[in-house]
Amino acid sequence: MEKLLVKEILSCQSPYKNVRVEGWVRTRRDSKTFSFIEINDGSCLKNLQIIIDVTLSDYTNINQLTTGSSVAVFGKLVESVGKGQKWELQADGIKLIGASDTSYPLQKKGHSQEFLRDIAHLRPRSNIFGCIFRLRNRLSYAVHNFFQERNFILVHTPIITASDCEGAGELFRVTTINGKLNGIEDNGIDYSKDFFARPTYLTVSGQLEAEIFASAFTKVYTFGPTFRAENSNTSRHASEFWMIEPEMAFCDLEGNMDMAESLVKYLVQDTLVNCDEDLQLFTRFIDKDLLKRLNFVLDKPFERITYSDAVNILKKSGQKFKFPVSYGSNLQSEHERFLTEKHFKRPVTVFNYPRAIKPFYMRLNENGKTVRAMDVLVPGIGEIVGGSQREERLDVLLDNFKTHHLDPKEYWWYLELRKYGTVPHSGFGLGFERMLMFLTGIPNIRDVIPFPRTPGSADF
RNA sequence: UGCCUGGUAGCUCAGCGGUAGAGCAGGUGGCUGUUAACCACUUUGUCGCAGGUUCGAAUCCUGCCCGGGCAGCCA
Repeated sequence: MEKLLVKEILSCQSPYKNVRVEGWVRTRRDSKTFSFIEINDGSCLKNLQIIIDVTLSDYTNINQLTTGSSVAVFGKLVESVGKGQKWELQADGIKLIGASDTSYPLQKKGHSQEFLRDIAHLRPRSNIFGCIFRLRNRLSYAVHNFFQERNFILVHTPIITASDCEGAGELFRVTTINGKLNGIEDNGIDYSKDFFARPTYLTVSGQLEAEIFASAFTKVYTFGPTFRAENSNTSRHASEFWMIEPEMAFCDLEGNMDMAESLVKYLVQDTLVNCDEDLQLFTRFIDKDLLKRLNFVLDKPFERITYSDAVNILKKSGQKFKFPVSYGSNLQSEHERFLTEKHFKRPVTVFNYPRAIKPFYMRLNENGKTVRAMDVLVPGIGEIVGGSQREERLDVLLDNFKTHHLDPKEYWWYLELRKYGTVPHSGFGLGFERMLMFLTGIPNIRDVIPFPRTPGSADF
């Protein structure tokens, strides 16, 4: 007797005599002389229909085989007499493994995403979350494929870090000091006595460490969790999220933008090819235009404009914005939306931002006013990629430390990369969950991450 | 963190000053190679919490808690 997943069974080419399958009951329909049971084991969206005849000795417990209970079935795989499915399993035996009473929250009807979010321990068993997390799995795989095919080296950058990257301040502190942190003041705390003998934090980016490895392996990437302690309450921010950060030596901003564009396109293409079943469900229940949009993204090159061109387009648009457009300030969400959703109607890469609104490590342009930063904006989500060419000139970098009030001693190793064999290099961060939102049409980041962490919420 | 909005049955929601409703789920019976099955009957509530106004509050007011949207921060 061969034990198979539902996915394997449904892709069988011919009838099968002795097959065993395990899963959770999705629905049962009783007839006079037999019952239909549909089971799902998460291997695919579709359920396997099981036929249980009244004459079967196991039929006596049929009432216990309720929605949500786990079962093991063995029998014959035969072509279905009924419409709607090719195969069905004619049970020779069915065993209840774990019962599920009537309080099981997942019904056969649709549930709101908000309700399912509250039962994150059960929502993977729903159709929609099954699709989301299977797609998430495939997307991780595709990310690695993309980079491995291009000879990038995967580097595991640290989760615990002593550098706060750009002095942003919104970091989670890592400490073993107890009790004294309740007050706002931490001036009295002697961090030399703490576990790492200095203040430490959860990483907000693996970029600086990735730069180290790019300075040895030429092309590297990271793919790991990232933590931001900002009190952000939006549908596209989480306190813990996953980020993909390639870093490339001997690469300028052009090459960086090319890489970001081809990565995004590769991931769209891979999803279209490998997650068709899931995408159909999202198109049906979440976003009617999803498939159309994904195909559209593949067909056309991303629009590429400088920050100052973007500002001019916005100014000339005649569009009324809540926040005025002015050169020198950050583009607001509404501005980004206008560019990508209304003006260009496709992903837009904006590059060469004013120096003052970008961090210390971005490479200064010859004009002395702008830096080689770039953001990829996509319809519906906004910023999905943020990156730059890095400042490789030691003197310019030191100058940046001054204007950003950073202590060069804290970054001595970062500066030494510029001292010993410095090289033009570039990289970017792609928000994994934001990519998932784009690919699924799911509007809330909390629904594309298995157990979301957001301000005030860290259940499960 | 600010602004907006919501919290009524297990789920989705109606009721918006006169004392609790519908659909679905659950239960019972029937019917059927069914498939978000169908038909009939049927159980279920501190109306988020606390206070106030009122003869009377799910309904109006205040505070708090929780959800959602938007903005900022960004990926």
